Amino acid sequence: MQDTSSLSVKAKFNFGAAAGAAAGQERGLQRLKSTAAADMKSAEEDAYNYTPNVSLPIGMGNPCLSTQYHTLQSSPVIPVSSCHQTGYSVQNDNHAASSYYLPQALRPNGAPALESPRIEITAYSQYPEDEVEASGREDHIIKRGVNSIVTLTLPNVDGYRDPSCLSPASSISSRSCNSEASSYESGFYNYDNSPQNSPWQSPSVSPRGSSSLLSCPHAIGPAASPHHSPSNSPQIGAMAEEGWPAQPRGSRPNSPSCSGVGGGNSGGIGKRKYSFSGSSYQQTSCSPNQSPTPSSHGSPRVSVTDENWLTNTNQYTNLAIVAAINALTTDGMADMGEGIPIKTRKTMLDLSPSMSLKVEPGGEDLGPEGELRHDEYPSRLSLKKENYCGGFLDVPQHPYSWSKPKPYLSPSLPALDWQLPSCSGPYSLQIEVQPKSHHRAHYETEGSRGAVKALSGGHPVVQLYGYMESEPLTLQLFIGTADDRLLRPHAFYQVHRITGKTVSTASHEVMQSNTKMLEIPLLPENNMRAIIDCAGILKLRNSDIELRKGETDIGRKNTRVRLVFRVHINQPNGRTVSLQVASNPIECSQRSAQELPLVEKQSVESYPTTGGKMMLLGGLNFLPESKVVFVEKAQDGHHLWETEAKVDKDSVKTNTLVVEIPPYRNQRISSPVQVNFYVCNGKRKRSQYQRFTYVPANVPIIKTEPTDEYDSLGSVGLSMHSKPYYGQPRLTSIMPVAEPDPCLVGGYPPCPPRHAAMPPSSPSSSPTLHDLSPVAYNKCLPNSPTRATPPGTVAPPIQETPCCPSLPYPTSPDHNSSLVVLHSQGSPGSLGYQHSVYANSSSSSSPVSHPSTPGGPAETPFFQAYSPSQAEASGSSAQAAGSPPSLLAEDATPPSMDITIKQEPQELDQMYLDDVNEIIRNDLSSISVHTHA
DNA sequence: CATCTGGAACCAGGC
DNA sequence: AGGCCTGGTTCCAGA
Repeated sequence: MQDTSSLSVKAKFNFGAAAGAAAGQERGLQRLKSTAAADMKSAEEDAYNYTPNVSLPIGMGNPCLSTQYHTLQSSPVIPVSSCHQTGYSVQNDNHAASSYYLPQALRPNGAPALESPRIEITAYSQYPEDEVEASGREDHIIKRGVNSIVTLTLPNVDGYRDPSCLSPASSISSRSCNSEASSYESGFYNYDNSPQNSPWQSPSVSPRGSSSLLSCPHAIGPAASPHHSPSNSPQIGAMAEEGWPAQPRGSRPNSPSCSGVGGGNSGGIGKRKYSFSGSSYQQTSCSPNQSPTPSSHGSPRVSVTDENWLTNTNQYTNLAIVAAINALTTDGMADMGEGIPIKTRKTMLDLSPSMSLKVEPGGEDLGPEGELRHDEYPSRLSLKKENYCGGFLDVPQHPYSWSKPKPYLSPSLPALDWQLPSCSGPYSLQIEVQPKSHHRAHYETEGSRGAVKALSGGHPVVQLYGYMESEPLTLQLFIGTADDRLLRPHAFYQVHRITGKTVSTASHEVMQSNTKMLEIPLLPENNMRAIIDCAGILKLRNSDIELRKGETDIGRKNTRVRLVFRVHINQPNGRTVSLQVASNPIECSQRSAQELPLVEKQSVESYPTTGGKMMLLGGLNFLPESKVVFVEKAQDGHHLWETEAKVDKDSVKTNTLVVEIPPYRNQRISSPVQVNFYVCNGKRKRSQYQRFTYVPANVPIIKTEPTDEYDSLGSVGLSMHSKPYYGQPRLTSIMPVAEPDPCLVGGYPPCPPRHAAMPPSSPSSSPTLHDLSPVAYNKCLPNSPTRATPPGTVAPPIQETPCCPSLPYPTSPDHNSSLVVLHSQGSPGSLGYQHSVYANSSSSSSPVSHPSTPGGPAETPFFQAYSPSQAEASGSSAQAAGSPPSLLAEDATPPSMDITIKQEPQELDQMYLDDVNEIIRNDLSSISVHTHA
């Protein structure tokens, strides 16, 4: 059936013959995916099963680092972030894509991480010309400079999201989309003008997600892309196997997606009337793909599958390039002038119509980017490109050279899948008011469901602290994942620009790597504070996205997202500091929001192994029949212990639940043991994992304090620690500790010091996403008024999982890293994960690189720095941890406790982990599939 | 009248 | 093979 429908759809759209061909493939893909999905589910279902370890390939490398500082400078060079040099040059050969990787080398030590990393993009040429040309022509702009030519590919390739994302979706409700121009309504800036504004400014180009992934040499093989994590990984493998560029193209052809899209939809439901949206995605993908190089966008998410990969990369490249160009121009770098191929422009323009995109593949690709700013960019692009070339040529080719270079180019700003810190030096980007934990996303077939709101009824608020300049900056917002893997753009959701009477904040839509972003002005006159009342969330049909070439993630049950905010600050020295903060997870599924229990707060975070104390849980969807299960898992993910806690059924309310802390399996522990618990309303209705720490019964001391507090609190009513549900991070007050870390890590001036200065830390921070939150908080917090406690952090619980990391972060030094590290302690499983994470993040690209460490997480610097606190925390922390700022703010739950500390990292959500695992599995499956295909 | 929302029907897949 | 369960996607209708 689906097939049929799909076909029909295609016909409608005129995809063309290609589409037809693709269709078959798509089908296959779909099937596969579906299968995979199914598998995943099962996995998910077993909460237990999840294996944290799964370590995805993540190695991101230090994206963060690099990211943070970009050197804009005139030099054409674009720092690719972390990856140090290497990468790009190598690329040249086609591999452009491959390029991204840079090896681990990256940074690890490397020097100033930030700086060093830069990679220059040069060689776009790298891309195989073929690709370039092929796709290139119209879709992509390819620039080849002489040497390094930058090829801009149009985004077409990606298709999926992009196109659709762009306008279509947005347009629907918001409409704004198209008008990019609309861009700032306020007109604050023009990208061009203000360097800052545009992220792009910074020359640095980071390879987008992919890059990061790729970056690592190790990664190469399969791993290569680790980070992507999620998807990536699998893909990666595929990629490796196939051989990038070339194949991709070839394979790409399939691009089932194109057709697939439509088909997919069909599959879903007869109802769907539109296919277009979906189609758009597909389309893009399709055609683009074909072109070898398609767009780089692929983005991080990545999954790169063969084709996709390439495509993606290209997209990235393109975007990156564009960005870079912009940046350059802005920065004053040079002008690029022409850089962009006229064709491209045209196409883009043409494409602009959202719909159109869909129709024609080629066009579509462009679409996204095109949308971005046709107006301005074109000329610039071209110019820039040229410049780049020149500048970049130099780029050192590293030894790393991958055997297989990957085409990835990194464009200017850090890839969206890079993990960036929320604080750096004096700057701290914080989420003052967290979004509600639930926000029903709208489909393209529906009208807008409004902007994301805060618990308080208002809207999320983001503020940049420490910025004293008079120039306004641009705050970027995109929808990121909320699983335990590294933060990256969510493949199934796009930010949707909301306009109207009720919207007070100007915004502008921009596409970057298939990911739609809203750019919101951060004005000095507003204290660099922005009320996010212009951001809605658009749900893309799973079938559309999954068909994409490179997409490895599955949409089913992948309904949690985070708002990811980024700001790029140009500094006098020419560098650009990029900060990122992610909100607490937001459940976007109507069903999930209504059925899944959600634990937002817990009155007790830690307690002696004897148990027996009553713990109050605050959250949503609790039922009389709800069960609370405590679980302890080994690092490898297998269950060490599981027990059902006694629930006071008489006191169960939809938003509160009282449970008796069960005695731990081992009453003789000598050190705190972190476990997880979740609320279960039924078979597949479980909350995210929540952390809980058992402390030695004998050692009341530690706990005592906390305990007491808790107790009092708990009993009363609760002073619960809000945890983000997902496990969020707890914020522990660790601040102090944390802060330092960041600094340490980064090498840069982390926030810590400033913290004090800085305002409230934001909780959310999570710069990196993961975990950070807590740490982040601390770090930054100081200022934040709001949160005395942890700010709201948001934290991404999930992330926490990562615990271990220790790593060092190469990544961003700042909090993030630190945070991460801390967390690492947490759960075992997580550790592995974290590692990967770090690696990834840290090394920007080198995904793999660090992974090795994973195991030893704790120790990392982190620990060192933090450990003390941790210890403390352990006791108290548990408690403290809970409260995330965000909660506070919104919920008003008093963060009463300020506990500090705790590092408990783990928060993992197993759920997420599970999900992730599943996803991974799926990805793998899909990958394999793709590969085969 | 258009938008925002909440609720639920309709379907496809899995089990 | 049929029924039930899950969830995603599309529709409806009230505010």
